[in-house]
Amino acid sequence: MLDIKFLRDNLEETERRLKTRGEAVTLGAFRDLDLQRRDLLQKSENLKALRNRVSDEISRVKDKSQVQDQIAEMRDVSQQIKALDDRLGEAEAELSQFLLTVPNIPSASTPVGSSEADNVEVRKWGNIPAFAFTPKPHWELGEQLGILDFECGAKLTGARFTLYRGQGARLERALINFMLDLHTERHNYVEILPPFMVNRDSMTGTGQLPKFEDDLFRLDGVDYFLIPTAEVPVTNIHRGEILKSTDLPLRYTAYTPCFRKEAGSYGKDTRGLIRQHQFNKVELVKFVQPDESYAELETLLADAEKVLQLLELPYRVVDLCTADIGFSAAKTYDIEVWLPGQNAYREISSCSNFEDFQARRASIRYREDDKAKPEFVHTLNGSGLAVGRTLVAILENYQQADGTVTVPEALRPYMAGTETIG
RNA sequence: GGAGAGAUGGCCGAGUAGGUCGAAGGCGCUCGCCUGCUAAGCGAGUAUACUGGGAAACCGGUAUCGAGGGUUCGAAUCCCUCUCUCUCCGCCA
Repeated sequence: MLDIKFLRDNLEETERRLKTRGEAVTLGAFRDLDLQRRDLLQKSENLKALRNRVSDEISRVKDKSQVQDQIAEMRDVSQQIKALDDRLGEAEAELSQFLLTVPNIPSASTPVGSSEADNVEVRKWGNIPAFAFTPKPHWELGEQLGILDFECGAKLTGARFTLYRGQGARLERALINFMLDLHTERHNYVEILPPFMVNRDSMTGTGQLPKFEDDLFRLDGVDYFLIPTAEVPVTNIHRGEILKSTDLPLRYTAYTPCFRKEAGSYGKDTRGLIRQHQFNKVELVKFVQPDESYAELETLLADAEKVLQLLELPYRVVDLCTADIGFSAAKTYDIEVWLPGQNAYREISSCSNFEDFQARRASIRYREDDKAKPEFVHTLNGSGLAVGRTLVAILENYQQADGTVTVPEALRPYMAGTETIG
């Protein structure tokens, strides 16, 4: 959510910067609505001040028969207040609904662009493996090895669900533990295991609602949603709180499954593990002071990259352009891992600085010192990493001519020493 | 699922025959004094949001005692609904 006062004073500039996202944003109605709201508010508050004053006078008079006129008058005033407050409530609801649907302003450092083609490659790491044979896609490898069963997933649930079996299940679990250990033991994140369903307030706090309800799985009967990412519960840990500056930065890591409807992606990545309705992810979340958030974004990115480096998987880092960053983000780096089966880099992590956008929605503040006014923190998060896609990358990059897969050395302690799958 | 109890400021905790309660008291914290030694004492201050005025410091208004609604001139205090917490029973991993 944008600062309403900032919007008021910088309407044209904001409109211009939001347009670089590629969607038409018109803030004209905002000004009228804002003026109307403040006008109603003033009228209502003036009447309330009057009522408070007169009611106070009434309370001092013992013989109420002497103040019947005032009581009658205030009865009328109360009616007027009620009418004004009804209109005010409508205006406020409309205004907040509007504000909740306006995306974040891209950071000045976010490259301006009109499509993902304008994303900027920041760096590449690792060597793309050369195969003496035609590398197979992971779904073939997984099925042949008997560790991924897509048909069974479809039988149990439906399309875009997969059953892991044997060493496949073990590999997924090994990756989760490997990532969590790395981030907690070496990168100083606090491990969190949050609820996998959250309420509407939490979804609104991080920006999934109200705009993207169609992307979420919602429970029948209660107003709970399956989380699309651990970002939601973990960021909302401090919703409505005022933190101490000495508590910052706060760094959390959490493993959770993620549930996404993937509406509008029909026909895309229909085979394999790339796009699932349920997938595992280890997430990194930070709460930091505003002037540190961009430095923290770089270290967050580095922490995520470290996973791929230790697994010796080639990747590149991409600085997303204004047209490609998410609704709540001011700046986003994607990490894309090399997939020999697709002969392409594919997203495996997305690391974003939301600045105060989520903090304002979720009211997450901090105090510089005991006397200072509360200020909004900056929130960041990134995948560290998407586990299913990491498994895909391992299968495809570490596949051998005979269809077996070598286990990356860093992972072997988590696989009871297993060196080869198959 | 059944029965009961409760939700007050950073924390603890008063306040229910409606008014002088943004809310006693204590703790914590901040500043000052004193003392002088890693403590105690004394004094003052110590919520948030919105809003009007002001360059600002700041001053004024409104709201907030779990949430929402109602009664009333006036509600932390009365009524209704919801949420959450705790205790007991049942059930269950």
